[in-house]
Order: sequence, then structure tokens, then C-alpha cells
Amino acid sequence: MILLDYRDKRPIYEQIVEKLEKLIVSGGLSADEKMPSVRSLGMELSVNPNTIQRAYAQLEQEGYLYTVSGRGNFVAPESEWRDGIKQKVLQEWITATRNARLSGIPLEQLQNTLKDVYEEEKQ
Amino acid sequence: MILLDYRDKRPIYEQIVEKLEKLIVSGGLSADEKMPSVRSLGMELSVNPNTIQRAYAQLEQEGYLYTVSGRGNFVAPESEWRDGIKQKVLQEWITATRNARLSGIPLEQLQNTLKDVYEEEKQ
Amino acid sequence: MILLDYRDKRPIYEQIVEKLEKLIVSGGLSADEKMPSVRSLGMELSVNPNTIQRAYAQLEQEGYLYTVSGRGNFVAPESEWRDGIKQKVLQEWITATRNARLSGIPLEQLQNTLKDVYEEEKQ
Amino acid sequence: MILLDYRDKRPIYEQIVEKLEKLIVSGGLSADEKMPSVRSLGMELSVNPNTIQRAYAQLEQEGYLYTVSGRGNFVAPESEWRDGIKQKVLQEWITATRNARLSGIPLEQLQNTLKDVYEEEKQ
DNA sequence: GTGGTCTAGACCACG
DNA sequence: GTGGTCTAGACCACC
Repeated sequence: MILLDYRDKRPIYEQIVEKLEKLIVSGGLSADEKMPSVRSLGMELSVNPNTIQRAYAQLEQEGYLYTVSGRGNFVAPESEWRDGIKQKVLQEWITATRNARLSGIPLEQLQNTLKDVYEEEKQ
Repeated sequence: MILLDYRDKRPIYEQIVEKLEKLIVSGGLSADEKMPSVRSLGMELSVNPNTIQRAYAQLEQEGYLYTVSGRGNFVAPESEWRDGIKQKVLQEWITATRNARLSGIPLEQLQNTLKDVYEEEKQ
Repeated sequence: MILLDYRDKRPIYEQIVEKLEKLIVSGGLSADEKMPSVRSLGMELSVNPNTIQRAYAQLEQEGYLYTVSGRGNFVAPESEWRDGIKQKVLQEWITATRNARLSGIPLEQLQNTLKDVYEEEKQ
Repeated sequence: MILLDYRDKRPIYEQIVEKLEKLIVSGGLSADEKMPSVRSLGMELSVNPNTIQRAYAQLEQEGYLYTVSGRGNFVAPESEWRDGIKQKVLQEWITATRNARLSGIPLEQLQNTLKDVYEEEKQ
């Protein structure tokens, strides 16, 4: 389900957050679905439950999860995070595009690559 | 020349690296130009010379600078880093584009924004 | 009658206590009226009877209910809790007002808002 | 500087957050002032440094502090949190006022108390 | 010395 | 069993 990279400079909890964000945004996890418990996911990833908890806490703070104490963590409905994620992702894309322009990558190349990436969708 | 943001999460040396990268890529620093010494740049930015040294080391490792023992650090000719930077920037841009697709941002919106960003150039 | 919010941070029994408090204080439940049994209210709210029992216990402890062994729980006459609730609510209001003063909210704004809130009553 | 109440149901880190918020909002701590280190404040309050860190993290997330890794935590300028705190405090005050109305506290009493509280300021 | 992360282990409230 | 909090102790990056 999740593969950790211990050579990555980023902290473990942040890697987990990122993977779960993608899973939720891409629809791999549905609204109101129960997440694995902090203990079980900790076992599965060979990581301390506290670390999982930290990841879940951040996901809750960002609106991707909601917590029912004593019951578990659940995926929040899309309406809670849809707008926020789009804004954030678009901002990052614009920054990446500015960097590409500064590096002298021609507009045409990006236009073509853009189409290619959206073609991948059909796979 | 360089403005540091101490509230930025990233380490100081990384900020310096990024600023100098942009200066070099954008042509603000020419090939074979002598960089300021670690001591003088340290003074100018009110930063420990060790920090500057670390930034220079990373820039050298990435091919932007070359060191002449006892003489100082110099900007490497464009041929040294042109391909590397383009490949890296393009890869990041593709990742950002994939994220945008996963978040449900329509192709048309990106195509329009892409043109807008390249229009900014003229300013 | 009562709608529970499972995403609320507060424990379930505390939500039930709060709702019943408001019902009693606002006159929705009259003095000496019989409360539903812990079993039936538990069924109605899809909640463990133990949870209802805990809510009833707290309401009794605060003077809103009285228990007759083997008969059930009954709403206490207003005289039992009127003074306590007023004192508690007033104390919380004063604290909130002090916080508002510390945050620099001007006296006039609170005076106007105060009138507005008491105007809502007529709706 | 800070007194903890171990009988309080709320977690320790939350008590610390609340106290420091009040200190900052009331001007007891000035912008860009250095906060005590997590270790020293931990010693002072006889609390684990991790607990202090959690409090600082939340204060940073709320915009009251900014962190310079390896240097310490510093009070953020007022502009960062002024609007947020006013909105939050006002909302809580309105809720407290509604509760007061529901409990049958007369408008005149609140109006008088309101003036009294703002008179305390002069002390 | 500073903050940041992580672990192991413990206790508690909740349902 | 679940999440939430806390401790003690450890290691790391940064400056």
C-alpha cells in the first residue's frame, strides 16, 4: 500500500502524508471509508504508531480525514478538501512552469508534453 | 544581491544555493566570472562563512561552479550544467502536471495558464 | 429530537448532555416530565445505553434531573438549577468578554452586537 | 511565568498554548522576541521538551510564532494573527451571549457587566 | 545549543 | 480496540 524511502531526506510522517493525500485525491480511498488504525498501519510499515498518528493529525488538519476518538480515522468527503488542493496544486504547477521558462525550455515542448501527460490518463 | 528569509523553513545554505542557481541560469552571472570569496559574501549576508562554503560546495557538485585552489570559485560555462538543469526542471514540471491532472484540473486551464506564464517574460 | 455529530471532537455523552441541557433550560422539557429510558433513548440515537446512562448521571449531578429508583429519570424543577446555570453561563460570558477586550475589540462593537443577539430572540 | 493545572482535563500542551496566546495577544511578548527554548521551558515547567515543542508547533501553525531551525522560536509580528484572533474571539463571545440569553439573563445586566469589564482595563 | 524527528513504552478516555 | 497524551531518551541537521 505504501512504500517508505529511508534515504529520502524528508521525515517519514511527511512521506506517509503525501502518499495518503495522493490516494485520497485520486479516489483510491472513498469518502467515509475507515483508515487503518494507527497501530495496525504502524505495524505494517514497521514504524512507531506515534509517527502514524502525526501523519493522520496533519491529514486531519488539512481536511482529508476526520477523527472519531475511540472509533478510528475516516476519509473526509471530497467537498472538504477539493478547493484547497486545486489551488495548492495549481500554484505549484505555475512555479514549476516559471522555472521551466527560466531554464530556456521552449513553450512548444511544454505544450506537447502537457498533452502527453493528459493522454496517460487513458491507460 | 541576495535577500535571505530567516523565516523560511529551508536551511540558509539551501536558500543561497537557490538564489545563486537562478542568477547563473538567468545569465546574471557570466561564465568564468569570479564569485565573491566565502568570507566577503559571509560578511555581506551576515552569515557564517562555513554556510557560504557549504553553498559553494553544493553548487560545484551540481556543476554551476568550479574551484581553483587558492584562487577562488568561478562560474562554470553553460555547457557544464545546461543539460542537467533542463532535465531536472522538466522532470519537476511533469510531476507537477501529473498532480494537476490527478486533482481534476482540466487540460484547457493549464494550456491557458501556460501561455500566460510565457507571456510574463516580456515584462 | 437530538442529532449527534460523530465528527465533533467532544465525546458523545457530552453532546447529549449539552442538547438536553438546552432543551430543559429553554423549556422544551417540563418539570417532573419523565425522560426516555436509557435503553429507548440509546436505541433512538443508535448509541450504547451506557453512554446515555453517563449523560443522565452528569445531568443529575448538575441538578437538571432526578432519579427515582426503578421508575426512571425525571426533569428537576427549575428552582433546582436556575441559579447554578445562570452563574455558570454568566461567568463564561465574562471570560469571553475579557478575551474580546484583550484582543482589542472596541466596546461599541460589543454593545451593538449584544443588542443584535437579543433581537434574534423575536425570530 | 506559566502555571500548569494538572487537574484540568485539557492536555498540558493546550494549556501552554492558551497561556502563551494570551501573553502574545495582550502584548506581554513583543514581536520578534525570542521565546525560551523547548528544553529550557520544559525544565522550568517540569515538562518533557516534546510537550513544549508540540505547543510551539501549534502556535506556529496559528501564526503566533515563527521558527528558525537551530536558532529558536520567535514571536510573529501582530499583522500575522490580528485578524484571525479577533474573528475567533468575537465568535466565541457571540456564542456565550446567546447562551446567556437562553438562560434568561436580562439584556440590561449584560450591558452593565460589559461596561464594568471594559472599566477594569484602567487598573 | 537549537529545533526536528523518531522510538519504546506507558496511561487515559471513550464506546 | 481506538485515538490522544506524555515521558525518557536518542540521533540528526543547522549554525
